[in-house]
Amino acid sequence: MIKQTIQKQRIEKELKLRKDHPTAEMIYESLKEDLPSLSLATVYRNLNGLVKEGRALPLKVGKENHFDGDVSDHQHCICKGCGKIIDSFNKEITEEMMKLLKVKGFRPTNVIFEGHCQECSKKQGGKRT
Amino acid sequence: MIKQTIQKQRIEKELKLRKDHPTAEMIYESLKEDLPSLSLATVYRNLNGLVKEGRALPLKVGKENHFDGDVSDHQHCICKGCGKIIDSFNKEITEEMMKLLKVKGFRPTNVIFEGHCQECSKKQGGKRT
DNA sequence: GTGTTTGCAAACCGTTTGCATGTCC
DNA sequence: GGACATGCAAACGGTTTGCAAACAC
Repeated sequence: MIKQTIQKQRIEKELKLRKDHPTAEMIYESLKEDLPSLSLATVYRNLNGLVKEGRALPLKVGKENHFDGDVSDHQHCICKGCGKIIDSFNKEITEEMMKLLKVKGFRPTNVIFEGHCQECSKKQGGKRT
Repeated sequence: MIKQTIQKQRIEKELKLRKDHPTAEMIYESLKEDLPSLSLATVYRNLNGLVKEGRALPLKVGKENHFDGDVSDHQHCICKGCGKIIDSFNKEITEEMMKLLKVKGFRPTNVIFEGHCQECSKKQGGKRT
């Protein structure tokens, strides 16, 4: 049986409020002032729990794991230069992707675009150095 | 000035030959019998070098980093259940996605589909438990 | 010969885990 | 009261790094 705790509630609330796809560390830092006894391990455990329940989405960027509290249908653009995660809300993409992707038996649930954001594109003039 | 070494050559050759998107560890294990003195650190250094030169593509799956020696235009399907990486060669997808994706200034270079492979879909009957 | 690369081992860093304590129902 | 969650610190696992020795050019 799953029990409600202040930690659990605040962690989920913080994740849903933020739109910056935070890491466990970021959530921990935000909540620490209100919940000084909070442990980073608790943040990890709860975020992993939310993912397991389908109430959060993990996003690997570099060696860090970010989380998205919005599990509605949308896409993510991840910048290879700076690691920034940008949301894209475009149902057409999901529809097209389902239509075009023909990998035997594979059921896609979300799409990720890797590339370079505006700032990083400028920096390197578009080339991959 | 970049120098040629047996290690460098064999690592790149191994990566290009394999179609299973190996990790550094996997490449290390394959080459160790021929190059007994090979160090895992050397494999990492060279794979990272290839990525930097644009001659290999990194693919994060779970906590492991896989590498693709094929940097031509294609997509990857990653199974959230078992971590399997499946290639998809479909230029239409790239074209459509580029057309549909409208994120200010973002230049996509590759597309990743997350989801469940045939076997994992069966196991869980399609639901996310 | 000189500057790059290797091998080794230690350091790193994000994440997970074991365990005693505390808390929710 | 009993199961579950938390906090702490230690363990973990993949990756990176510092350094001396080996090697390519």
